[in-house]
Amino acid sequence: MKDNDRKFDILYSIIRDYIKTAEPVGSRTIEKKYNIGISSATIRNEMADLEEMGYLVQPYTSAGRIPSDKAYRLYVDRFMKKVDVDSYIKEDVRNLYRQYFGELEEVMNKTAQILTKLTNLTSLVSTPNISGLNIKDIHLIHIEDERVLLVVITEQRIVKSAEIRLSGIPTDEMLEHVANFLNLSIKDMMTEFRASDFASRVDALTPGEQKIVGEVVNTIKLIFNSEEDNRVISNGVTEIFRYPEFRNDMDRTKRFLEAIHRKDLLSYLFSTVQDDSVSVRIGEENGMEELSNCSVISATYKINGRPVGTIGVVGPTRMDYDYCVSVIETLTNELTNHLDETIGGGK
Amino acid sequence: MKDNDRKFDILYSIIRDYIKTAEPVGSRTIEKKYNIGISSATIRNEMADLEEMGYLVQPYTSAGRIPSDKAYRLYVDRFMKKVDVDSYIKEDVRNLYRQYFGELEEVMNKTAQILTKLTNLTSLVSTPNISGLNIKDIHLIHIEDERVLLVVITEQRIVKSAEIRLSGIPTDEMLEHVANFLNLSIKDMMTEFRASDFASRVDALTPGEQKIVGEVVNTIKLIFNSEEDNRVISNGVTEIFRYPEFRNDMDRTKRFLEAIHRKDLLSYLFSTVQDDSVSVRIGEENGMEELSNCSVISATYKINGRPVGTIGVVGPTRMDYDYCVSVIETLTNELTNHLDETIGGGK
DNA sequence: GTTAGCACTCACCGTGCATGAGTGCTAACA
DNA sequence: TGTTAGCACTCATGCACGGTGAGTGCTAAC
Repeated sequence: MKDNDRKFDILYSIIRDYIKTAEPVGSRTIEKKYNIGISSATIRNEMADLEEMGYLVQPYTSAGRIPSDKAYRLYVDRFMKKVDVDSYIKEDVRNLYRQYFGELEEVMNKTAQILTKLTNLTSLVSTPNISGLNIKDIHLIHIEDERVLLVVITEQRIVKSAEIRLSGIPTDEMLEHVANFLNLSIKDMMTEFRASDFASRVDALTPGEQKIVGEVVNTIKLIFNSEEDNRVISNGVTEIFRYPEFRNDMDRTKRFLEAIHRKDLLSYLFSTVQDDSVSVRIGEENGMEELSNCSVISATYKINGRPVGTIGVVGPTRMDYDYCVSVIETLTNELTNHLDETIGGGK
Repeated sequence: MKDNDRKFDILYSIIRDYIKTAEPVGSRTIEKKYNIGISSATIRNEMADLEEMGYLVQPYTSAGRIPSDKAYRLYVDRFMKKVDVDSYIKEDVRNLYRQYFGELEEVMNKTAQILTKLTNLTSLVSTPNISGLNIKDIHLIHIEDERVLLVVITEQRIVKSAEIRLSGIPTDEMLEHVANFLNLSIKDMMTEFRASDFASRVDALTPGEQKIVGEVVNTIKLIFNSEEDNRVISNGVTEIFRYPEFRNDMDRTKRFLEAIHRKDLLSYLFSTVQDDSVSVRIGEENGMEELSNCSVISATYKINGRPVGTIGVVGPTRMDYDYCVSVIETLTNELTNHLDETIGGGK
């Protein structure tokens, strides 16, 4: 209905203005800055309606209005426009990635830095989760005495290593036997499993070697399930000082910074992201009262089409959703492409 | 001289009181809370002297006095007492370490956590610098195509790995030749070098293998010199909100947090720590105006008697120097012992 | 040399008042 | 019937003012 169109035009203007200024928006501001073509008195009436509908909030009786979480939700669902994140930025990103093939840690750090640079928000990047990936290759390297380095390569060519402390000192020969056994057994699982083959290989191992197999398998389980391996890197946490609603409110800033430094909260935050498309969680939608004044925009990146991690930004609910969503979208794609080009493509 | 003794008794009381309360200290407070045995009027006179000598500062005409950096310096140099960091804490620390043998990253993180827990300050821990260590062993693992994982073990049994992208695709045989060559050459360097042996080994390599040698050596150089490998881990950055002089001053808090998140500043901060004993840098002494309201207490930890890294705390100049110095001292020793027990002892 | 006493300073806090941005309501207009 | 001008009203903000109290420096007496 035409009626509501005008209402939402006004709401749209208020949201845009508030995102820009962080100041409550009054009816005269709308009349002058956005030419809706009606007087401030009429706008006032509409604003009263919008407040009743739950889209606007008045901090105190004679102040302008502030958009509610519900208003931002409407904005994101209905009014958001795709922004063309300039192609030169894409070029820039590719150049940055180019030098960091393979070294996942570096790639993730760089991604977080770029995110912050582009959005002026705190960025979060989770390292790739490898728990669902298949193992291609196992290596055991003797460090000294009972210390052994385990190197695991997945079919996606992601390399993980961990130190194992065995209960006894192995010979190089024992380690070789164990590694061979494990590699063959893996191939076994991947193709057709023949119990007889497996049993004969196990029997060929000495009791000492069998014990080592157990210890190695335990460590592999640990590597593939530890949350250490799906941890969240943050960047630009002090960007929050840019925003007056935080800069003038020590308590709010304190709560934000304390939350952002709690790795468990960040993991939780990302654990609930959907697999597909960009997720926008506004205010209380993120389910964490520590970040109730904040919105989170995030998306998952993939390796070989399989979602393995999440990147995102956190900032005041008053953030530029159009731009940030586009940035996240673009960067997720770039990251996915980059990973597929460098470590993906395992047959 | 007896005269000065009384002056410094007063100064000592003022410092202790200010460390505890963060409020300017007046003459009557000293008279009542610390029984020096003289009246407030006399104390006032002494305080005026101490101000003239540069030990005290008056924020405004009719306020109490605050110790200057110079006062803290005197305090640390002359009045500081060793605190017995309770033995149960030591036991606690050892228990925590016990489960993290070998995994350097974890040990360093844990150390930072303990430091913060004990001191309620932001803690900094630099990862061990391996640039001066000798290589014991080199392994090359083929990941796929031209990607190779290089694993280096030092004589101290520190394990480092890095991915190399070669300019061509090597065979497993080539990698074996190269690894053998490098391992033999290392042993060569360590004992007596015979040019003829070396030359004959080089000649036994194909041109392709020699090229790989070059690429591997470059990467080794990178590993052993990159500052990535001497980076600084921080913990408890939001502890700063405990302290009223920060909690009531957004600007100061902002500057502190921005500095603490700049890895380059932290590296710089630690690059100037002396090798021996605990270093205390008060206020401007740390040479960074970003942290001019802060003091830094730090000490180096060692592996096999060789200093390889630094641990420390940063906080308001008004910190409990006695306690913090003792904590740092104890923890440095514990860390050094732990490292020697687990990864040290390489013959 | 020490101390009591006193005048003085100044941050801090509460109060009162003017200002102005913004509202809601009413009545007139198209 | 929707729109608008006008007006009374609200309330945060900023500022001036005065009282309070913690603390000082100085002086004079002990």
